[in-house]
Amino acid sequence: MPASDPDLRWIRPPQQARSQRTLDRILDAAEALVADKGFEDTSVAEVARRAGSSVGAFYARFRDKDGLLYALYERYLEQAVATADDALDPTRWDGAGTTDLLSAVVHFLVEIYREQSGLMRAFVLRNYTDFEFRSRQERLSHYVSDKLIALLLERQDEIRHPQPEQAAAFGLTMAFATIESAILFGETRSGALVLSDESLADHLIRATLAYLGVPAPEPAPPSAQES
Amino acid sequence: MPASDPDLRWIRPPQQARSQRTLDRILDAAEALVADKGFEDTSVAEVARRAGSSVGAFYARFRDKDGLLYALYERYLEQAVATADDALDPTRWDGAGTTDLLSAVVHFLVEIYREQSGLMRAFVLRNYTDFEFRSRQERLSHYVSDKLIALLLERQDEIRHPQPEQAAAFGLTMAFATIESAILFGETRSGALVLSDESLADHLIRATLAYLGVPAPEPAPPSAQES
DNA sequence: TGTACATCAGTGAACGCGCGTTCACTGATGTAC
DNA sequence: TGTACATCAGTGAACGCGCGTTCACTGATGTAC
Repeated sequence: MPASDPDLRWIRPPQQARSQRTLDRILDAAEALVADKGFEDTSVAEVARRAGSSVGAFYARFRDKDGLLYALYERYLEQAVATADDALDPTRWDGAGTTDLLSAVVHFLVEIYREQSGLMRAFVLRNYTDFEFRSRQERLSHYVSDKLIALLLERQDEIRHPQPEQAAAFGLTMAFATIESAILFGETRSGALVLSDESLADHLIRATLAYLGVPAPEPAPPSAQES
Repeated sequence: MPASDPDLRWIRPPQQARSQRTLDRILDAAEALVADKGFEDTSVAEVARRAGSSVGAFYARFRDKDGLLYALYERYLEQAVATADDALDPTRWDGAGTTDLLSAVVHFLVEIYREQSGLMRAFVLRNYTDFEFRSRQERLSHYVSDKLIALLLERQDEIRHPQPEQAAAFGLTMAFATIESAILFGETRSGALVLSDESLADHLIRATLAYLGVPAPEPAPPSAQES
């Protein structure tokens, strides 16, 4: 999934700088509204109004209302891929142990999910019914997961689980699912536990490390050496 | 959450056996349609037609379309609570070890979620926006989780995790979240892993046992004694 | 530099469709005497 | 046992609202000569 087609396929390309600005305003307005109220509850007229534009201008750029969601998703995917490329670059983690790596990743994911929860929820909702959406979503998931698994497997010597690759894959599945459920769907399944984002992250890190069979961490020395 | 108010509060109570039957047919038809297509995409006219009834008869029983979803949820909750009471009765698990217990519970949950995925998805979707729904959902979650945690804590001696209660609670959170994400939202986050229900359950059981710190299971002797 | 023309961009009222909801009416059931 | 009346149950066409989409029109931008 390298930088992918740079054109936003769901948009009729603007010919003038003026209309490009209008398009940007529409996308920004739509993103805010969708994040706040979901896609269904956001009307085209509302988007146009918030963008300081008009319904007609909207339809000059988008085939229909769905085109808007697709376009938002394209923007989101590009950001997500760029972020993953940057954050999960192996050289960035040279010398970091599994615990450090996982801790950073989980904290980062929790933060991202929290910040983007509205948009992400809207996207996830489309996944049931919309195969186009789902396949893109899965491509992103695989892209991110593969990078993460690779990083974990570079640290195989710390992982006692007999099948490190499967364990890494399933551990990530659980971690993503738990974050998604806790933050996007706001469910506090755990008995009387009400989890802050902080303690969610902490529990999740410990659980994943335990599952992978990473030796219990004594606080790591400030400048850890590679083993 | 003991058997709770037996009356379905979202329904105008029928006065005759005839209308009770109509009501049942409407609920059954609605359940099938909602499970198949979701609540939004199911029209009142469609429900009435499938029930061999009419739109007017529908509105004689329900205040509005939402009343239908609430009524379906009531029915679902009653079943769920009864099932939990039955399946998680401590005497039923006398002599069973943590591994047996967890294995049975996870397999059962995966099965239930798979069977009821359509309905559950419809309910989960309401949770974002509808506080009435959410609080009931959380009551059910707590009810089930508390029973499960109690069962696990009866087997504390098998649990090496330093804080068994917190571990049990969070382990269940992860397990529910993973099942929900995998089955209701059909997401296959784990690298190239495509999980069957069977292997989902297996991985989940192993992960949860590892997290709890339950000693690796050699196949349990057929008639295990309580320790 | 100016004028004519083509194309792009934008406006917002009007249209139309789907679907939830109502309502006037018919038939069924139950009760009083 | 029969009749009158009240209430319950059911019917489906008609209504109305929200909202996505269209369209006739105005204004802005770019280009040719």
